[in-house]
Amino acid sequence: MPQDAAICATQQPCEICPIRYRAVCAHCEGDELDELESMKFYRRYEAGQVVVWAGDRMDFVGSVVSGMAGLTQQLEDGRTQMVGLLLPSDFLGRPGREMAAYTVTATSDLVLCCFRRKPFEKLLIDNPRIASRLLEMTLDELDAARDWLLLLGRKSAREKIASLLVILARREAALIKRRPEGRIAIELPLTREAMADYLGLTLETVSRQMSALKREGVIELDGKRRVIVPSFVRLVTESGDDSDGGPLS
Amino acid sequence: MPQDAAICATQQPCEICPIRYRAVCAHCEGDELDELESMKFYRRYEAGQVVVWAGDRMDFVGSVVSGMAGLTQQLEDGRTQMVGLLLPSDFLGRPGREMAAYTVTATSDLVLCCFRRKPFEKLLIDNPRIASRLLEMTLDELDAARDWLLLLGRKSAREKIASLLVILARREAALIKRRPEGRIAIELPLTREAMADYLGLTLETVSRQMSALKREGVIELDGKRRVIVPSFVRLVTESGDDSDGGPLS
DNA sequence: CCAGGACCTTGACCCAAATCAAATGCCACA
DNA sequence: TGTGGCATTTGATTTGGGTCAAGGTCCTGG
Repeated sequence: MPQDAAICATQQPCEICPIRYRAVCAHCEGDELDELESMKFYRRYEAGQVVVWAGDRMDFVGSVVSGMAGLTQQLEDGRTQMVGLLLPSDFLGRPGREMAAYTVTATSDLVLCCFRRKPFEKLLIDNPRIASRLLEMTLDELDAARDWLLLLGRKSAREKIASLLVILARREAALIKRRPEGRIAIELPLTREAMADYLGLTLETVSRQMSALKREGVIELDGKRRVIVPSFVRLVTESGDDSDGGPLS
Repeated sequence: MPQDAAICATQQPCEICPIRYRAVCAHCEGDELDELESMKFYRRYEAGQVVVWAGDRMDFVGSVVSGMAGLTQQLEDGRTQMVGLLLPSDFLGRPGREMAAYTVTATSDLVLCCFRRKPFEKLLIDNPRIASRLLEMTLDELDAARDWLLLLGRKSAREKIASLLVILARREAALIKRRPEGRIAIELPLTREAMADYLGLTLETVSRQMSALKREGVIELDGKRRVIVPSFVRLVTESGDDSDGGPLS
């Protein structure tokens, strides 16, 4: 069983934080930001470490600063489904809930910017800027979850893989306010098993479809955790939904 | 193409509204409730009517008073997935969004309690009771969507059908603050096709599994839109997740 | 340099659910 | 009382992805 995360002393000031304008603090300024800054503490996890188990008490909430985490749900017989992917700027934990509803696992080395839950809940009542940003982020997550429903319910294994790559590319690009185009590289901080859990497939099927996409030139593999996409539009075509990814918000 | 909904003159006062303590207005009292009451207007739709098409402008938000609606998403080639089921007290529309992200269809006769979007957005800024209730409801919807991800990704056709029935039974019971037990009846205001769209199956598979559950005595059919469940625990067992449905919130 | 183990790939076979194709039941309405 | 239009059921057949079973690759540590 993994050790608890180091509560790390070295943390960045909010001014130079990479997720400053995308996280739950995005709309805060001046005093509000100072208050958050005084409350925050970092937690670090290694790839594979469990952040919380479903059903365990959870006394903090926080934002992903760097790395990736997965929310995971299970049936009694062990069938596992990842139900959320937390990327930088995403919010972890639910205000008003004592127990974690899902198991959270770091799928790569992970840094969280955390707040103790109770004081954060109080802040949420006093401070409409934070509350409204959290509502906005929750609505975005709901939209993302609903897109995922379409993927799980109706897409083929090949389309699922392509869709995952498209999402990762878009999220990576959004952090630097660009739109993915032409030839791109995608970091893939997930094992084949984690991909399978996310896509509702088995790891064998993920592996086979990755091989097929490679064979047909849709992707190239640079090691196991880095994918080169020669043509992003080709990948989007393979993903089944021909949308343009919406506004660059 | 269906006619636009009648904006109906006959509407109930909030005091005797069946969703008074579950909808977005749940925590409002006195003046706040009066303000909502003065703004509200009802809309009625017949089973099968479309409330909004994905991509269309949407100038109102609202709550389901009675009936049922489905949120639907599509791939270009026509594959369809329902991504949300709106039952009484559920909220429709997204503050801050001009265009509908999903097609909304009444799956049974439907009554909505609506507010024009702009004034409602203003209310959300001025009135933390409404904003916090909306956040709470959105977080609940996100949890429901995530449970649905597990269903779509990992459950068998039979488990999916049983799960849908369990959810409908729980929602029906929650409205009258009870917990489903023993022998119960479930209203099923969905066609086989709508069920298939919700469950990520074909309508033939839905029909076959309904027949199988009937043959084995898990359910009895009373007409096509009403299901009798002799033993609720048996149904929950068939649904795959053996949870107790959580607190009666 | 080699051994062990985690992770990944590939092959053979199987099965649950999709697809294709009729029937059947069930109104509403002439 | 028939008739057209649905929704639904049922049957036959196909197939995408699961399951089971080897191997292969690449670290890491002795």
